Amino acid sequence: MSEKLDLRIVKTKKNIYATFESLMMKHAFEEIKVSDICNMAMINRSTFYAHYDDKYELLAEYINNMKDLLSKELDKNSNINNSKEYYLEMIRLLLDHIEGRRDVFSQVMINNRNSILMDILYEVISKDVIKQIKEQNENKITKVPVDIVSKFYLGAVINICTEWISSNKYSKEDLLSYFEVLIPDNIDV
Amino acid sequence: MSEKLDLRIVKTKKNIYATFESLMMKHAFEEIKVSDICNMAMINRSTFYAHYDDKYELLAEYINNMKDLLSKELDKNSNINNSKEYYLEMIRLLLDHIEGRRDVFSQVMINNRNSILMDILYEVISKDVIKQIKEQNENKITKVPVDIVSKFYLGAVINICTEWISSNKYSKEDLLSYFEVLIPDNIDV
DNA sequence: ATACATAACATACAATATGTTGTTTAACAA
DNA sequence: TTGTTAAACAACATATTGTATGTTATGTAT
Repeated sequence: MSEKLDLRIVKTKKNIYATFESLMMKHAFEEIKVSDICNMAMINRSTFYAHYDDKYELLAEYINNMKDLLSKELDKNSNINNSKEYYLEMIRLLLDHIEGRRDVFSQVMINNRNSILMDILYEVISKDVIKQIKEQNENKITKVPVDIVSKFYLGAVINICTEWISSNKYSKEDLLSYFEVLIPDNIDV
Repeated sequence: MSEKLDLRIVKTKKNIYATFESLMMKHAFEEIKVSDICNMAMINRSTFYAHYDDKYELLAEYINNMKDLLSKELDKNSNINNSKEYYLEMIRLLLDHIEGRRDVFSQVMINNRNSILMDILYEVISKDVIKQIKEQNENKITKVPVDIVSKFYLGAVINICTEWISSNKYSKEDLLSYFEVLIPDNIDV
């Protein structure tokens, strides 16, 4: 039972959010002013403040939505036993997701010097990766701590992805074949 | 022959820069106001604008200085023929550099969500790495493009370093032994 | 040591942005 | 239809920026 019965609230919140989304495609977050949002959404500035404390609250909502979207996408990864296959499938899902919203990713990335989207990708993926590595290495004596291994390959993959988003130099299949070579058969050192 | 003969200019510029540096240890760059710098440096705000167009010019100077410092440090890397040895030595120099200014690195990183220092590390190292990989792979047919390989390992190493800076969980020698395992004998795929 | 040039100071200004508050109008739910 | 309240309107105090002007003081060069 949602408490938001009043259609006026739903309508203007949607309006504010959609306007913010489209502004994020054109400007860096810090450049976006509350008054810009209000002018574009054609609402009074006081109306904005009735719904959000400030623009940072709006950004948090935006980031959470993007995380949820990607999260759902990655959940499609059937739990393959083989470690390498699992990672390659996850990367494929990640690339699919990015490709499906390429305009959003490239624009937001260009405007905000990578950081916002990097964080999103990193945070969403790391949960699954750490879980998988831990499962693979149960009861094994590892030379390198699990968190180091995961951060190593996470950094590697995310860095390639961000490059891919902005440059579009290689095809998705190319990239996957490179990962096939770069990722070792057993991530359990 | 520097044209800055007037000691007053040298003095106040140094004052402004030093104040900025110490503020960067306590606050995110975007939070730092020109008036904060001036109050702390005990100069008039108009004096600031006589030397800098805005705070972004000051940040650029700061970043360039950090890049130069690290750049000089990495130049000590004697040109070892073996690829892996070369990278491990570079990583050792990088970790030395970070360890020697741990307070700066950790504070600036915490305040600015990694991005500024990440960029510095990344940019300075990438030149050397790409050069080395290209040298190693002259006249070879590579399965994976050089820029992909370099971005893969660069992302990996930088990600571990940023984690190390903020957490301080492992010793420098530990980290080097992990890299010894994680970096393959030949980065020439 | 003095005169000149100018850096630094003091101050004011316009412009922009934020967040708050009080009043009125209009849309919604019952 | 009526009571409720969201949204518009408008004004306010505050903060910050960048510029401009005249004055003071401090280095530089003679």
